Amino acid sequence: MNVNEMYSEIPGLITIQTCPECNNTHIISDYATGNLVCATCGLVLSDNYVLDEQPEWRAFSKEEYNKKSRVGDPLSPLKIDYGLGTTIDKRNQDGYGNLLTPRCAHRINRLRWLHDRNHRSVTRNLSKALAELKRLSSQLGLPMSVRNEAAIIYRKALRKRLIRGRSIDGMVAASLYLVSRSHGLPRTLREIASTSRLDKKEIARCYRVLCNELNLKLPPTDATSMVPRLANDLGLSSSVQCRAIEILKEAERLKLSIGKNPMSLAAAALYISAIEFGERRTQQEVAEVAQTTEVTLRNRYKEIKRELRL
DNA sequence: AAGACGAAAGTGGTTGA
DNA sequence: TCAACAACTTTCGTCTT
Repeated sequence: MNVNEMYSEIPGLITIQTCPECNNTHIISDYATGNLVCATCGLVLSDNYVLDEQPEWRAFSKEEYNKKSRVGDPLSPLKIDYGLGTTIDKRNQDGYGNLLTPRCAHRINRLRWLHDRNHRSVTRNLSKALAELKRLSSQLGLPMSVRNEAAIIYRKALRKRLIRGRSIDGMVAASLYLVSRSHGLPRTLREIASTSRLDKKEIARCYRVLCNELNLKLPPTDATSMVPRLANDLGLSSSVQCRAIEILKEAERLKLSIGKNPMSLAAAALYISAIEFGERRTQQEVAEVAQTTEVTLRNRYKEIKRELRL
């Protein structure tokens, strides 16, 4: 048995990399020294490369593993206390199940009350906000990364006391709007408003507050980021999408997009490229999924057609 | 008949004085 | 705060396929 076969029995120790010295493709991670070492010629490729993420203890059965494990779920900004909450048990018992003395029980009651009171206002706000955040984001089909980041933005706003005097729901909606845009998965204010109980104007106001107070500046929404969603709703192929993005880039270059609603631009580009690829959709269909009117779609479509000489 | 087109009037948001 | 403005919407009659 050669050294490669020996180590391949142990998962995590073998890294697929080519040694510049002897062209061996299996490199051994040496946990003892934290180095990355070539199994054939012994060349040390990088010092302190390996971080041992395994626990320092060993377990030989599931029960033993559970007993020794000291960690729980990963931290999540979507949980009120990041999933690291402390509560003082309501039963007045010690660790062995014995009843506390009346004197001790009184002290514990007092501690419990103080602990609870300290957290009450922030907790109450967050529990309402995070529930709304989960509801909105799942209705809007936003991925976990966006939800988590929106929660972080909201917490920042809460810490900066920006929520005071404003509506929780509005701030949640604004955080989602902000993060979905910055992640290139934009939802329009109108879409967010239609799932929220607040109107567009209110959410836009909260959004401006967030941008100003947290010093965030987002570039205007790129029309190309609207293409995949629209194309999906219209059941258009990926080649139509690619062509639409091409058209949009060209329109951008010719400065046709300044001041125009990115959604209608994307809709017009898709309308044109769908016709080019023989996947024609009616203006009404396209306008409907883009939440605009046929007239606007026509105007954008005519401009693009004229300027790009299509 | 459905879809496309375009004119006209109205709406809501932005900008600059 | 207000007027001017561009973008957008609504409505509706007409044309094209």
